[in-house]
Amino acid sequence: MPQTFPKSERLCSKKILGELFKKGSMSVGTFYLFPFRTLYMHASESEPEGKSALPAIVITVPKRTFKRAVDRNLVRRRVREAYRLNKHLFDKETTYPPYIAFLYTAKQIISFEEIEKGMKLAMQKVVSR
RNA sequence: GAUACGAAUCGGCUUAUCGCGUCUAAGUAAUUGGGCGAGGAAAGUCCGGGCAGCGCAGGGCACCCUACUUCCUAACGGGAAGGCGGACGGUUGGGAACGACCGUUCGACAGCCAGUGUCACAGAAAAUAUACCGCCAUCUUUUCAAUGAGCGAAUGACAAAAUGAGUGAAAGAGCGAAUAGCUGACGCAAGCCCUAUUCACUCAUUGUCUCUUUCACUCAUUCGCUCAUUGAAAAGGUGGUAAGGGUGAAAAGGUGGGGUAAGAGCCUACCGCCCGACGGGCGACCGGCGGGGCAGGAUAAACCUUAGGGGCUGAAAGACCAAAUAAGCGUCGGAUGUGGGGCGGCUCGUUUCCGUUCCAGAGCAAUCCCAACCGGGAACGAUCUGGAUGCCGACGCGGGUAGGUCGAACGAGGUGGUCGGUGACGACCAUCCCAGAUAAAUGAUAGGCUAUUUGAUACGUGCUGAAAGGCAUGAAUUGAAAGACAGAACCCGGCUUAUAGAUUCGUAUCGUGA
Repeated sequence: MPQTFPKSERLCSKKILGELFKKGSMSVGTFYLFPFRTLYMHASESEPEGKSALPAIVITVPKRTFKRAVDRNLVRRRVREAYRLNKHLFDKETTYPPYIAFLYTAKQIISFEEIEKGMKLAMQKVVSR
């Protein structure tokens, strides 16, 4: 599996984002695993679940905890690299939701190694559901 | 050389792997190759402009902004050069007041003699200058001191263990004294006396003697009262003053001299100030000359006045393309029926039966009108014809959502050079293309190099020490750490704020060497 991260794997649609973050939605599942709170949403019945496409993800770093844009950029880039390098966990045999959101909830900037460890655990947990 | 301050510049370089955004080339496509990819502040969003939409006859008011001059600029609240003023430092003139020159630095630096307002605390007084204190002159009163005069009073003219050491008069007493006191008094009391003792230099003393008391006189001293003069003090009145009042952010020109009863630009010299014309400068302003004894507290970041400027909203502006779905509009086609529901009629009642959208035209019975014989006219309804609405389907249309394209990356552009200008800056020439995302790229991992900082190792030099060692310094090897402030979002010119470290220049201080 290539370690690319093209635009099709990034969740950009405002509509889906609004649905994903809407509280009380039936199709949205959530769990917390340091340092992420993960949201995932299964595809609706109308459109068939394409097994070939990889999920579209979104990464958020709150402005409340990191006031400066430099810090937010650094954290987001580290999280994205951790996802990109461990994307092989979503292979053909496993099932996974098409839309995933990773919310960075730690209060400090943590190193890439720790972020990668947490990302692996979070992805395994998503697959198991 | 170090430190401080100010100004300016820089704000690491690089390799590999895996990725991201964009441009470009090849390819039907998947994909592959190549180029480029954060900053001096990208930040704050404080000014100004471009650009865009909306609004808009012209003028005024209101509101907001700006405020020494000239220039630069697309524009600015930005910048440059200059003027003036303040602070600090240095040199210098002067007795002082106050200047002159140089350097650094700061200044929202138009106008409080257009008007209105405000001025805490302190202070005599905060704007009308003069109330108060004070100073001076004069008058009145009081007190005190000195001198003189008068009056009055007191005391004294001694002391004396008798007198001799004022006078006179009257009366009385005396002719050494003491060593004994107590009591309201009577009285009591070491019994009394002599001697003795002590005091007294001596002598004289029954006299023109001495003492006491009283009176008069004289003298002296003291006190009191009255008057006069002089001086001082206090209070009050009148007048003259504005020098002084030490407080304050700010006090009605300053300093020296003269002058005066005391003072005062009252006079004078210098400084400052005001006015006038003249000269210089584009101008702010400056210069000397002449005149005036001098008027005007501060505050406009108080209202306000003067001059100049300003339409509003911001790229989430704005322009364009455009699925799906629903409603809308247009055209065409179909059905205008059956069934059901509701309502009305018929009916005792009902599951039976009849009728039931709108418009136009034709048509006419009952009915009404004219006429009163025929006839003509009006008109509801049944009936017929046509149309519309409504229903279904197809196609199309405009608006417009998701989404997409443009705006939007060649520009008041960068670099270098020449020329003009004191400078900001401008002109010309050459050369370069240098981020362009849109839930938003510029990253992750593993190394290397250099600068700097720091640690270790052994070595050299200097100082110290007996030595071990310590301190300073130099170059070498090696280990660690590029770490500050901070992330483009339509673009540009500024301002402000943040910033580890490095470099250059200027000023000041200190040290060292020649």
